[in-house]
Amino acid sequence: MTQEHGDSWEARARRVLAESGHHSGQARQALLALLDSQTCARSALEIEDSLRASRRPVARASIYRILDELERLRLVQKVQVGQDMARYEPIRTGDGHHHHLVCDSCGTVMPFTDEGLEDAIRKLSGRVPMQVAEHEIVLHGACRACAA
Amino acid sequence: MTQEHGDSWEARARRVLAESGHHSGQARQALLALLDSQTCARSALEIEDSLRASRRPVARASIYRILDELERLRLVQKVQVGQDMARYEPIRTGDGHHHHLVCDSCGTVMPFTDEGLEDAIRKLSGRVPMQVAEHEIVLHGACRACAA
DNA sequence: TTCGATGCAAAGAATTTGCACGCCA
DNA sequence: TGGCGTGCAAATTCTTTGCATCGAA
Repeated sequence: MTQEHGDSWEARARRVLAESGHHSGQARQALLALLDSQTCARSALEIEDSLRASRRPVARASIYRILDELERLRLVQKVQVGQDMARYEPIRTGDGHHHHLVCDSCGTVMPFTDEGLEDAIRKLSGRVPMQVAEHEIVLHGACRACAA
Repeated sequence: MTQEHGDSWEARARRVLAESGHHSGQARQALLALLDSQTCARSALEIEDSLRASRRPVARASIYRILDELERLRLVQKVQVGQDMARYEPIRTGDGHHHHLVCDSCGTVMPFTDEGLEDAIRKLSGRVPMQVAEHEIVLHGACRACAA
């Protein structure tokens, strides 16, 4: 998921972490690489499985701790899509901003983008009693396979 | 939270439940009354506290079971606002459709409405690969008190 | 009188915390 | 070498389930 212009998300994440005075551990490197390769939100447990299977096993507690720190540094966004567990995805600078469709029948999560929606959010952000930093939109329903 | 026209949400809920072949227990009556008096999403644990304090104590398991059944009947919507636990709110027929602002600093949850947003969602619902039933929008940021 | 509704307690699942050791700067 | 980074296991917190009893139709 390297971007056309500028650094990859992973490179930027490493830089931000270093500038924040963090050392560079192997668990976090593996996690950064995995996150950058994802196209949509993953749960901590899914991430644990992926890391155990393909790259380097990382302890569950470390995964939660690293994700938490990345969230604080605004490198990942925690999204509450689906009914149960939290999911995480990289915050990419250029493209890549999207929202989520959730099938309430089979649990599938799909990304989608919509400029009209972003416009509407920009416009209303000024008139709500809050300084808006992030937004999260989830459409629930039945995916094509389940609706058929 | 009685509506101008037609039944209150509570009355409608009782009717739907009866028509679904449910008996009418005291725990559920108390829960329906409490839900109808709320203006925004509450967590199961908050609901438990409110019921214990003011009306009739209801067992936590019953609260989860009742909320689950109400959700299946489309009488309440489960929303994943905030960082941790699920919240529930009545689905009202007329007005009352709103979304949520969440202060990431103090955890406050506030409702807001925006017609532009609803328009955008109606428009895009036709072109995504899903039959959209519900939508959920959460704006994160700093509330006025915390931003100051 | 029958079957759903409810309470209580135990079980489950996701996430967090405590602590000792390992590794990077 | 000092302190962050990590793993392991225990602890927390939210939610679900099992089972016996109560109550509404």
